[in-house]
Amino acid sequence: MRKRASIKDVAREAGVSVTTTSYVLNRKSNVRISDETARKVREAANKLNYVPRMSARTMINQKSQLIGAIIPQTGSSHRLMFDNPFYGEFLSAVECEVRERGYHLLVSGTGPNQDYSSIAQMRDLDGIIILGTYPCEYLDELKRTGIPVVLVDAYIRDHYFHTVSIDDRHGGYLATNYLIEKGHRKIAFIAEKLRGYGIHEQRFLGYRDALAEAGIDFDERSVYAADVSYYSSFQLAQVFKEKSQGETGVFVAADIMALGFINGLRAQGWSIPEDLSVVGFDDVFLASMCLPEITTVHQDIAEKGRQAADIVISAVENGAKRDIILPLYIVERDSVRDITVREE
Amino acid sequence: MRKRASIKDVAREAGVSVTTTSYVLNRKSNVRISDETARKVREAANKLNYVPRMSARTMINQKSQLIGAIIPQTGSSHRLMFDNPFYGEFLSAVECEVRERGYHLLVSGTGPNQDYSSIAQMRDLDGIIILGTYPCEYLDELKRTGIPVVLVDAYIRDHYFHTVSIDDRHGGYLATNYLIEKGHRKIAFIAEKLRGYGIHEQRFLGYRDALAEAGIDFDERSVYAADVSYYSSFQLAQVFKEKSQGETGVFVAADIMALGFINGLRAQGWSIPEDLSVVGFDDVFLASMCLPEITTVHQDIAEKGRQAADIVISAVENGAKRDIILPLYIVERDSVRDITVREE
DNA sequence: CTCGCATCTTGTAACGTTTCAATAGATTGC
DNA sequence: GCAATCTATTGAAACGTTACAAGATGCGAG
Repeated sequence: MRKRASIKDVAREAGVSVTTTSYVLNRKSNVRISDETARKVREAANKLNYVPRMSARTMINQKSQLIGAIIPQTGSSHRLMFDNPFYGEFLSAVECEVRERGYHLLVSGTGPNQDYSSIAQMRDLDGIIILGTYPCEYLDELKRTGIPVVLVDAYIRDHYFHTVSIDDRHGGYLATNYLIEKGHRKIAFIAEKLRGYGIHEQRFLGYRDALAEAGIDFDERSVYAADVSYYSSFQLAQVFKEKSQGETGVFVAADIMALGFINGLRAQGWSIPEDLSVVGFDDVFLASMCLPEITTVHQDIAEKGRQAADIVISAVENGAKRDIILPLYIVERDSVRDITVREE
Repeated sequence: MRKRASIKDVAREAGVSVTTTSYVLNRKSNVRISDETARKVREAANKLNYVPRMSARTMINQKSQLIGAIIPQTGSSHRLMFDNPFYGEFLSAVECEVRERGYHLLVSGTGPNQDYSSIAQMRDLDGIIILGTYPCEYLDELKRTGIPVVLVDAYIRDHYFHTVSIDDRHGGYLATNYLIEKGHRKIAFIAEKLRGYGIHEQRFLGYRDALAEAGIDFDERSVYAADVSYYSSFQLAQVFKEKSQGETGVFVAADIMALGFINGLRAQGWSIPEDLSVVGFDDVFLASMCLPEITTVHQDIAEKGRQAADIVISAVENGAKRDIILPLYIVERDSVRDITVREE
């Protein structure tokens, strides 16, 4: 366990100054160093296993080569929401992109009074990716720091924040309209409790758009809420069975919920799609691994992650402002029954 | 976008020295500061939104309050293996524990020539959690740095590294023996390509133990390999169908593979468990969300993550060496058919 | 022989924090 | 009334790096 070499040690070993050592190791193009010296320095660095300390660098140029990712967490346990595979798929893409661009990724949930703005400052984060919707106070605080921020899936209008989103409202429309095209007229909606903002709210608006367009009256009693989790949706199935208004189809605003709901329904003795048609949202890998495979609104989750990372790093490096909206489309699988055939 | 306040600014604002400011803000117990001064300092810090810079701290006390987590990645794309839900569940627990203990988490895959030892040095990681088995050169390098390392699921004997594991061999025995108890005599084994080490190798040994104990001859042709991924195992189903030696049961060394395999089989027209009984391993949340629900060897993935985080942080703070082996048990679900009844 | 100009190299300050040892001032003991 | 002790505060050094401005050295031209 030898003491870790500093640039001073390398300089001494190579017999040159610290400055020269730094120049060689950083390949500064505006300074000329003789090949001989450069060789000596590199050999010394190699021999001593020299690895520069980021913390020292950070102090000087205020850059940490660190990107932060803030992920929502489930209510009670303060764990990241990895029970929703969406987050894993997203984060995986972010990490990969970030690493390929020469940065590292710091991942954090948002504890009770953990404000990510101070994480950003404390760690001198170069940029930060925030998934989901959060209290505005911290966002304002973040804005004041001047760090590039990418908001993913947040419906926040502000010229400062970069955004990566999808058209959730249109997605909601797509899902609902698909059911309508398959002959369904009584269609339920299941999502997280509506709070007047956020992606589920938007998907709900899309649901209503489709209903309105088809001349179907909206029935408040067909709207159900559960947590964005498998088990909560599983349990909702029982409630649904009791209170059901005779719906033949349901649009569930997240695949993980759709799956829980479907399995909950099956536990109640129902068959899908025979007894109820279900359309999900996200096209999480789960959606095509279960039975029946879930018909859902596809979004490219990995691309979302890649874009978020690309935008934040581009912003760090050249300050370009970007807002991206990724495409959405229905992928037809087996959880919807076509009931138009019955009428012929 | 005001300039960020440093401790100097706080000191000036409070009208005291930098040293005093530092003492107040760090609540040093061995130095006495008058209440009045302390109040002034805190007010100033508050007013200026002062957040200490970790990088400066790190330079002094060589502690970064940062824990690293190294996750394997799928072969070609250099993405983290989040298509296997195991990693998400694990990481979520790690992140939570780490955060609650006042640290942050840096997550990284292992790029082609990305050695995690230099990440550790560059970032002054206080500790590092490594999931899976890796080339030893980097581990040796890491050992030389003196940083606490927790190896999770790695079969490496070394007094330096802390470990968190399960008894994979016993797990393999449990799975196979369960099939034997249900009357199966011809039992296949599916895992990642065996490399002579690693968890799948151990699970394979357990498989052979159970076979041997029951007096069943081992048949090399009943061993199949696929990547640890859904799709690879899905595809394997076709090969299996062609080359099958009349097995009535199969032990698949990972749930994600088991699920892919089951669905692949179904795509080939087979029914599970009627045509083949399947036992998985891990008890990933997926295992109970699919159809049939998979009978599998349960391990507490979140506990694994929590323990890994706890051990590494304890090692940082008081240097205790620990090796933990978590328990394993079979959870019976619907992917195994009891064929003993037929004989009665 | 000296000036000017490349080419290569270096000393030093700075980044923001903690910590050691030292100081000043007040209080006590004799 | 002076030393000893305690309390509250501080100056300066150190951590490892980069970047600025300045210093050598060599060479060709006048």
